[in-house]
Amino acid sequence: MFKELDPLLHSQLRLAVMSLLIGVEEADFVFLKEKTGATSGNLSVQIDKLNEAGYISVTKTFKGKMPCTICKITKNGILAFDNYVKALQGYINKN
Amino acid sequence: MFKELDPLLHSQLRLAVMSLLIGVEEADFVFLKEKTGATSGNLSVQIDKLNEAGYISVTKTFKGKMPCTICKITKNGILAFDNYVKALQGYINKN
DNA sequence: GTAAAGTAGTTTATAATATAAACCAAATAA
DNA sequence: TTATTTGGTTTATATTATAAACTACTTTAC
Repeated sequence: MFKELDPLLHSQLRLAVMSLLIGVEEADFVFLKEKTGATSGNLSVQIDKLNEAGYISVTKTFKGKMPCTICKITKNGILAFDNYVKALQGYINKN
Repeated sequence: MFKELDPLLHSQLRLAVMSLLIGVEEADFVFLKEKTGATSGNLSVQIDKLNEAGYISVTKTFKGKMPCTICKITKNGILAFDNYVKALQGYINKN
C-alpha cells in the first residue's frame, strides 16, 4: 500500500538540493548553500551522500583562485527523484 | 525558498498513518498496523508522537475482551498535513 | 486446569540520520 | 602583517527510527 520512500531523498536538505539541480545544468556549493539556507557543514555532508549514491556528480575546480565545488544531477538522480515524487503522491493524494 | 518540512510528518510511518486517518472517521491500532505494514513497536511509538503533537487523538477502549486503541485525526492534524503537502509541492513541482 | 500459542500493545536498547559547531587552508582586505 | 572572509571538511552531539524484548492479558488444545 505505501511505497518505500528512498531514504536518500527523504531528507529535507538532500531533497532541496536535488530539486534545485533538476532545474539547472549545474550548480556550485555556494549557490546551493544560499538557495537552501543550509550550513556549510551540513551541505558538505549531504552533497557527499548524494554523490556516493550516484545521484549527483561532484567536480572540484577553482573559480579564479577560490575552490569551487560543482554539482550536477545524474541520470540515476533524475530517475530516483522521479520515483520519490511518485511514491509521495501515493501518500499525499489521499486527502 | 524551501519551506520547512514539519519534522513530525517527515517520517514515513507517521505520514502514512496521517494519510490513512485523513480519509476515515477513525481507525484502530490493528488496522493501521496492517495497512502500513509497520511493526507494533514502531507504530506504538509513532502514534504516541502524533498524539503528543496534537495531530491525532488516541482513545483506549476494549473490543470484546481485547484492548483496542482508536486513533482519530484532529483539526490541527488536518491543518499540519495540509501544510506538509503544500510545502512538499514546493520541492517536487520544480521538475 | 494448565501449558502453549496468539493478540494488542509498551518499553528499551541500538542503529541510523541530521545538524551544528569547531576547525582548516588559502585568499583578500585593512 | 594581522585580521577577516571564503570555501569548504571533520567531528561531536542531538534527533529519529527501528528492532527486539517484554507485559498483560485471551484463546485454544490437551
